[in-house]
Amino acid sequence: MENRYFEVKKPKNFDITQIFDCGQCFRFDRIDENAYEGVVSGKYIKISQTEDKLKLYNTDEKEWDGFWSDFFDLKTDYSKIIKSFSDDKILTEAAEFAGGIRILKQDAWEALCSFIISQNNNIPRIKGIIRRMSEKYGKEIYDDGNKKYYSFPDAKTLYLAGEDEIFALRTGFRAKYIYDAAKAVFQDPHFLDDTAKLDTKSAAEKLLTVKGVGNKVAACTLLFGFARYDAFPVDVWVKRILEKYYPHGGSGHLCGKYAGVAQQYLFYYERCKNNVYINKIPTEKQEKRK
DNA sequence: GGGCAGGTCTAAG
DNA sequence: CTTAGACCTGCC
Repeated sequence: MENRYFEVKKPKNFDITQIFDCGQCFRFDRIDENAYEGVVSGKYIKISQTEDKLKLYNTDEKEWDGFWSDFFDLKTDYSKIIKSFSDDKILTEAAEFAGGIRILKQDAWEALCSFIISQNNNIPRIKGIIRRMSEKYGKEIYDDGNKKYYSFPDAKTLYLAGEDEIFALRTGFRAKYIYDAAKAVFQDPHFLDDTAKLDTKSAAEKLLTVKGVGNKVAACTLLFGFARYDAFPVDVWVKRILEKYYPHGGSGHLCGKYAGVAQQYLFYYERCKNNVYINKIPTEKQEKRK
């Protein structure tokens, strides 16, 4: 049954490696050169990419159309966005390199929690924490025969588990932040819905009321959890990029309607230039250790 | 082995 | 309003 799949035509501006290697999502793992698997919103999928097709495992047409195509943001025309960047040379260069990236529409709560965990942290450890958290407090949603996959725990479960238990997942000083976020979302069932109704700036201010959420985490949550393309996360890399390529101030695109998309192109472009990759193939990793 | 990791809080000017 | 330090942990 694991080998059952169906195919769709590969969308334009779609590169599975770029999508999952640009740091927007912590729950997908590279299992082969052109294949990834992961869990989102309680659903497991395996996806492999060829020249012109996507092979989709453990899902069906209905779920692909109803859920995954939205998750992969297939309704957005990224070539149009890239065209709008054409007056910015650096950005155009970055988009040429990273134009296969799509902003994943992730679950808002999971995004909030994940980016709190991401602060002052490295990717392998972030992924480890989220995995342990899901294994302990999420629901088993898929078993491929030798591995089980778990959904991300909801806010209520983490709140009831308590700060000490969250700390026990080796979250470090972030435990109290995660607990505070869980508390905010659990105690106010409309916390995230209300956030979604606000304009991006007000939404950010609302998220900032959660302990452990600063500008960067708020922007990431909005960009990846609320599909706010105008949210512009500024981290150490983006700071470096701004200093290096925009010493006299950023172009209008960096605070425009698609600032977040621009940010992802620049971020991925610059990190690749510096040889920083996220999802290594397991065998590659082992070879490196020699 | 020790610096560093897609930050944020707190305390102090 | 701006800016140092501190902060858990474990990867590279």
